This record gives sequence, structure tokens and C-alpha cells, in this order.
Amino acid sequence: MSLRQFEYALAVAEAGSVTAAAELLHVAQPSMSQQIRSLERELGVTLFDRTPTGLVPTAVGRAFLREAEVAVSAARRARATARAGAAELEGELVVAAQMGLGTRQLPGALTALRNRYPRLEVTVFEEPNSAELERLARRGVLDLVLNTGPCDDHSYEAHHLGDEEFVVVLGAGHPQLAKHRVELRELARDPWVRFDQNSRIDDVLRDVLRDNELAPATVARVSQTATAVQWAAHGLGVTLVPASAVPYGHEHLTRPVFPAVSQPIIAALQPGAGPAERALLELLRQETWYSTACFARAS
Amino acid sequence: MSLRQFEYALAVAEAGSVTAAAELLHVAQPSMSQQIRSLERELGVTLFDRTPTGLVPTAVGRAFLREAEVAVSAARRARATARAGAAELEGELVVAAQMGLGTRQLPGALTALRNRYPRLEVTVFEEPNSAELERLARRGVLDLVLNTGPCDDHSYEAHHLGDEEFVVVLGAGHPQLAKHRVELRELARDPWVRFDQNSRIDDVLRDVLRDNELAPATVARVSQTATAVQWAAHGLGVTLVPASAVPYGHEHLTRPVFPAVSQPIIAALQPGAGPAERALLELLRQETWYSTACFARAS
DNA sequence: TACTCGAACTGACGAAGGCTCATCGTCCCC
DNA sequence: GGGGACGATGAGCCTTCGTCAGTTCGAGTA
Repeated sequence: MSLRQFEYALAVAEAGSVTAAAELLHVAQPSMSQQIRSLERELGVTLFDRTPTGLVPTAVGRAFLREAEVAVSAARRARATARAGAAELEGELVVAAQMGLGTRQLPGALTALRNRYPRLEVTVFEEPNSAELERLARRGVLDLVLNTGPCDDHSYEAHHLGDEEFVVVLGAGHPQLAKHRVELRELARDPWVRFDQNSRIDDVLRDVLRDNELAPATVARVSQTATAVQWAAHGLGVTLVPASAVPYGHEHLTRPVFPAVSQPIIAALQPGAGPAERALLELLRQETWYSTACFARAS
Repeated sequence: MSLRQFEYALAVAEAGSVTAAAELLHVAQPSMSQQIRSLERELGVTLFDRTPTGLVPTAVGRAFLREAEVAVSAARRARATARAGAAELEGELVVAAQMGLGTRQLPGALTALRNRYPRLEVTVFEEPNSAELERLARRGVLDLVLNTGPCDDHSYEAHHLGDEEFVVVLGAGHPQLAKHRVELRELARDPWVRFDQNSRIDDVLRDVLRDNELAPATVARVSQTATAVQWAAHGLGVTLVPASAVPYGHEHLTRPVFPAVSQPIIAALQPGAGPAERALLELLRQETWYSTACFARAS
């Protein structure tokens, strides 16, 4: 079966005869006749009854032609979609962000992107496991990556968006809430909510605690920053997360820390990135990636 | 553009590489590579980015593939609709049997099928070379396959019809004809008529001889079981063939062997097989696929 | 009843397409 | 640095699709 045969069959049904259909599609009558018969032979059914004045679809033929029409229409759309690819973007953009990054900035940028390209679909992966992020990057299935360091896949173009500070999340009633800025050593006796061990964010926490010579107890390990914030807010322990990872309604339970902890935010694009990817990058640049000082002033 | 190209493109997207997709669809890698590039050339867009580990759909490619999937699915439905809707089947059924299999059973089943569907034409290929059988199966041109093992193409549905015993064919006047059953080791000094080396049937003989620690001389290698039987009957050597491969008039020169040799008979259908194929399958089930004991009693 | 016309079908042949096979180039990993 | 995996290229062969010339069949008309 082929699209060509479908087109021929549809043309015969519409024109009422092979001869007229052949003329419509600019082929010789025997060619179309052979194609119709070949199709019928392959399917093992009679799609058209032969009459002296032309061909008439059988009941089975009509059922067949309905689906054939769907197939031919979809093929036309496929072609049109592909051809229009550079003119009016549609298709799918795949974005991956290390967990907790850009949680506040992505929605705004994506909304603006959607406004510009209404038929573009964006899929966002939030990956706790940086190894998984690297794997996806290596497979080349990601159009844009938000990371805290350059992808191991050096073929990606890295663009520095800003630096994001971490904030500590304390339970309601925690004595340190009285302060505007919490010194990390004051949290040495508190239990901590940490993250999955293979995750980049837990690497940051591990490094921060080690650098400040702290070895607090780990009360829980979680996969998502939202979970960590929630559990810390409930007083299970304290946790340290990027400022943008703090859900609305929890800001009052967060404080900047001393010494300050921050990490760069990198947007990585594949070489040869298209207009949609580059538009998203520019929109992300326009978002604020500032320090906690601005964050605290806004609230 | 063609449905075949759509299927190739979808397979590449799913498998992640041309090589893997080619394997999935049983074509050579260069063929699929060419088809993908031809499609891209015709459309004038890049559907896939090339990476060292395979192809990755571009955003435009993904959009294209969504419509391609619709087209391919509709084509499948068109085919199934046509096949299911036929009140009176006509067309062509293509059956392939490994040489020697079903030689007695196929005619009866096909006669019954012809009675039921008078306008159906059936073409039967008897293939000595199992590689050729596999090739035809891969091309998808076979509606039903008779084999001794499952097709390498796992997309075929395998149906176990029975087990068929092999019998030894002896020359007229051979001393072992005095026995009702011949022990294989008694034939160690006889010359053997074997089959083409790439054939499945010769694989069976090779395994049988090896398992019984026999290394008789090979006096001839032939392609067809009928030829082997004929030459054995003439006393050129002995041979071992499926019971159903013994032509009428030669039964008296055959004997079951000990240890018994048998092989399963598998009928394989394509998924989405139509009523004609399924009717043939049922008719084949109704045929006898029993051991030689029944065969000997019948004569 | 015979003739004409319109339509589908058949066979031969050539051109184009699709496949395999052998091979090469590139990239990545050990 | 070498081997393996992957995509691309070229040659050759087979299949498919098209045209052309001709045949067959059925309906309508004189």
C-alpha cells in the first residue's frame, strides 16, 4: 500500500472513472488502473465495482476510502508542517532544568515564548539527578538545559544567566527566625533535610557543610526541593535551597545565610539551535537571576 | 513522500539510530539512511540532527512525526477495515513453507480454502533455503509461513500445528527394511544423501548425526526432499526426511528411526492477518500432523 | 441486429526508485 | 592509539511505475 495508491483510489471515487481520475492526476489511464488493481489484489478485497461507465466504490471500498482519506490528509499536514517549520514554528521544544533551578523564571519566559509561537509545545523535565540530566544531554534530546555548571557534553553552548543564592528554610517558631541573616554554624545542632545523594543540589549542601566544618545529622533525604521546603517548614529539620525554589507562602520561613552560598545558573543550547531555542534563551536572560538581597526586598 | 518513509522516520525516532531502526524493520542500514535523507531533501528541512550515537529529531522533525504517525495509523486501519469488511474474499494469499513441510497437508487445506473462497488465489513457495524464507518473511510479502521454528521476525504470530517425525528412506533391498524401526547407529556405515548446507533441514540432519555420534559419508547434497527420497530409494544412500515429504509410492521404503527424530511445525501469521489467512490456519490445524506411527498404520 | 463509442484491461518496454553489499569517514570509549 | 559503533557513499541489481499500442466489453443508436 502506498499514499499514491490511496490518492488514486480517492480520485477514482471522486471522478467516477479511472479515465477521468487519471486526467485529474495527470497520469495515463492504464497506470491508474494497474495501481487500483494492485491495491485490491494486495488487500484481497474489491474496492470498486466495474461498470461500463466507470468504477463505483463497494461498501468495503467506501469504508476503506474513509481511512485512506485520513492517511492522505495527515500526510499533507506532515508535509506542510515540515515545510512551514522555519516560517511559523511549531513542534516541540524539550527543556531540562536541574531541580530547583529557574522555578520562578521559567513560567514567565515560557509564557512569553508561547505568545510568540502559539503552536510550539514545550516539555520541561525537572531532574533531581544530574547524571540523568547529563545522559539526556548526551543523547541530544534536549533543546535547552538549565544547569549550575557547564554540561559535560561540551558541544553545548553555555550561557551564564546569573548567580542564585541559597536560603535556609526554618520551621515555624525556630529561634533563628528572629535574625535577618543566619550564620551557618548556628545550625550545627539542627537536624537537616538533605537530598538524594546523586543529585547536584546535595553536592552543593555537602560542600557547604564541609567547608564550614559542620556535620549535622541528616533527618531525611528527599528528591524534590518542594518536599524539602515543606518538611523544613513543618519543623522536621532545616534545609538549604536555591531562593527560587521556595514556593510562595514560605518566604517568611527563609533567611539568607552567612557565609553566603550561591551558584551560577547556566543555560546550555545545542549548537545549531533554532529560533525557538534562542528566543527562549533571550527570554530567560530577561528574567531576574539576582541575589537574595533583591528577593528579600521584594517581600 | 511515502508511507514507507514515514514508517522509517518513526522507527528512527523510536529506536534512536538508523542502525537500530533498520534492524527493527528488517532492511539494510544504508537503505533506511537513504530514505531518511531523501525525505528530508524532498521536504527541504532537516528532520533529524546527526549525532555520533544516532539521530535525534529536530523540533520540526517532531512536529512532522506526529502527523506521520497519524498517516501510518490511518493506513493500518484502512487495511484492516478493508480486510475485515470483505464479504467474499478475493485477491492473493502468499504462503511459504520450508521445504518438505506440509507437503501432504497443504493441498487438502488449500482445496478447502478454495471451496470457501473461490475467487481467492493462493501462491505457495517451497523454500529449500531457510535464509530465503526469512528474507521473504522480512519483506512482509508472506501471509502465512510454515516453518520448523519461530520466524526470526518476531512480529509474526506463531501457531504450533504439531510435531512431525522424520523417517529414514532406504534403498530397495536394503537389509534394514526387515525391521519395523531402524536404529540410527545401524546406518553409520551407509552413505547419506544430505541437503544444501544452508538449509534448515540439513541443520536437523547435522544435529541428529552429531547427537548420535555418527559421521557417515555424504554421497550427495541436494536441494529438494523429493530428490533426496528418490535417490535414496534408488539405493544411492540413505536419507532422513519429514514423513510428509515422502511421495506416494515410496512409503514402503521408509522406516521410523530410533532415537526418534521430530520437529515442531509452526504456522506463522502476520499480525493483523485477515480472514483468509486465519481460515487457512484453522484448516491446517484440522489436518493431521501426527507421528510416523499413524503414518505407518495408514498405509 | 450491427455498428460505434466510451471505458477498462493487457502486454511490452523504458525510466526511476529501492534494496543489498562493500566500503569509508567520524566520533567515542577503553 | 586502536577498536567499535554509527551514518554516509557508490556500485550493481531487482522491483516498481509510467507510457504506448492494442484488445475486450458493454451500452446506445440507427
